[in-house]
Amino acid sequence: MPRESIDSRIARIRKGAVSLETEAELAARLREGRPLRVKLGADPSAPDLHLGHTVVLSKLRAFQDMGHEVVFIIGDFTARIGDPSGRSKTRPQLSRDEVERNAETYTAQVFRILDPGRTRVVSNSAWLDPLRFEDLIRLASTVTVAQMLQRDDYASRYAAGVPISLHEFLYPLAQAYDSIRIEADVEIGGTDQTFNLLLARELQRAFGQRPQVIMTMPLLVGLDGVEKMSKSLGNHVGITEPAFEIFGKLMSISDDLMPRYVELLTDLDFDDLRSRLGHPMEIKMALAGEIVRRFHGDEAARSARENFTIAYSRKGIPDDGDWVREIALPPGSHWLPQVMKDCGLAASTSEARRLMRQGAVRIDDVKVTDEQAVLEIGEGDRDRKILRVGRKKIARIGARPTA
RNA sequence: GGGCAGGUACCCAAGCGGCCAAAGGGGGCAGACUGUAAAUCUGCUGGCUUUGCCUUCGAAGGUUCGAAUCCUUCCCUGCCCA
Repeated sequence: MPRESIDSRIARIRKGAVSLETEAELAARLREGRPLRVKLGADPSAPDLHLGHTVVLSKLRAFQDMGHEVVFIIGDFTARIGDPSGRSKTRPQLSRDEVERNAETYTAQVFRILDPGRTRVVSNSAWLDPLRFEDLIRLASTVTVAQMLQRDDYASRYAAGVPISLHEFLYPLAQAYDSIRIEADVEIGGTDQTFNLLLARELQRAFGQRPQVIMTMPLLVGLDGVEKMSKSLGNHVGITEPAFEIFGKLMSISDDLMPRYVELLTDLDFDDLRSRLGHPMEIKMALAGEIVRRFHGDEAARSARENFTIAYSRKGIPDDGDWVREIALPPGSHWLPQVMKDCGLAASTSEARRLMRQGAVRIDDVKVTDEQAVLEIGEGDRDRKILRVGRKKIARIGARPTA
């Protein structure tokens, strides 16, 4: 790597970050000229990564590209505690089996962004399992209850009379202890991690270590434009989702959200896009295309855009298999609501009936509102029907070949 | 340990013997509008081939022709006091 000034490297590192504590400490460590140990802790309670996670991961990748090492800590132990960060409710505690399974898919997904060659993967149960009660007391004695209650999610829950379990106080301690064990140089997290990150600094000091440099990244707002992106709120875009799904979801964000998404999720420049493309829809398509490209490649990005236009702008039927689910039924008559339920186009026959009543259901582009409607499936492959529920769900129904 | 207040559908929250599948709001879904959207307006929002039936109001029992509503026990939560 060509020599780059410390200042310039710091500028690259802190791009997009909300805070960096402290820049002087970071400069000092960079000056040492060794690969820094950058900590990433992951709580494998929700194994699927979404775009929100990629904000921090991309930053870690940037560190790797500068020659630093990422220590990826699987919080297999802490997952069993349940992190309360940024939540008004306690996270469910997971069983060992669940955690193990989750950790596996999680790791696989993380390497879509991180460089495996510069990543060390460890599990924090390695040191937290054998910890003795005595050790725990020593850890706990370094923090006061008042300090704990500074943290917003504890404070607001406490004020609102929402229960806080004692074990939740142990979570930040465990996370901080991880930093001590791996002697982290740097830790990065979302702004919701600020408290935990700061606490790790204090504990490191108490244990005679140099406190880690910490950097926080903005939380990505979810598709609803209000809450932070999270799987449990259903406002997320998973990085393993099919291309058309990612594209479609991104197209559904409000215009106001676009600049932030462009900034946090791509290397594109929003102002540049705006001056080149003009129309908000074009900009959004560029954003959606870029993100699809990142996880599925150029071809998928092009196809997603094309099919999206066909399906929604022109209300046609896209060619791509992903966009249209293929359904095979035995020849004969089928009660439509039952078909919709069986094919996942409606959650129940009751819902299917409702959708029909509301004019959301079309067969071959003809609206069907009669709840008693019957779908006739003829023999052979000729007679295929297009069933459309709302605008997003499209299925092509044909006869199941008789075996 | 004592006192008090609570636990209602995805979330918040009304209901306090029948008119309750349960008000209202949020969220979600659909339709209209549009530039994909957002905003706005309208409708829907437990299940079941549905003028009816079945399951639901922390759990289990009980009273009653009839219970989310009354009684008993239990479980859970918050507040105050110790």
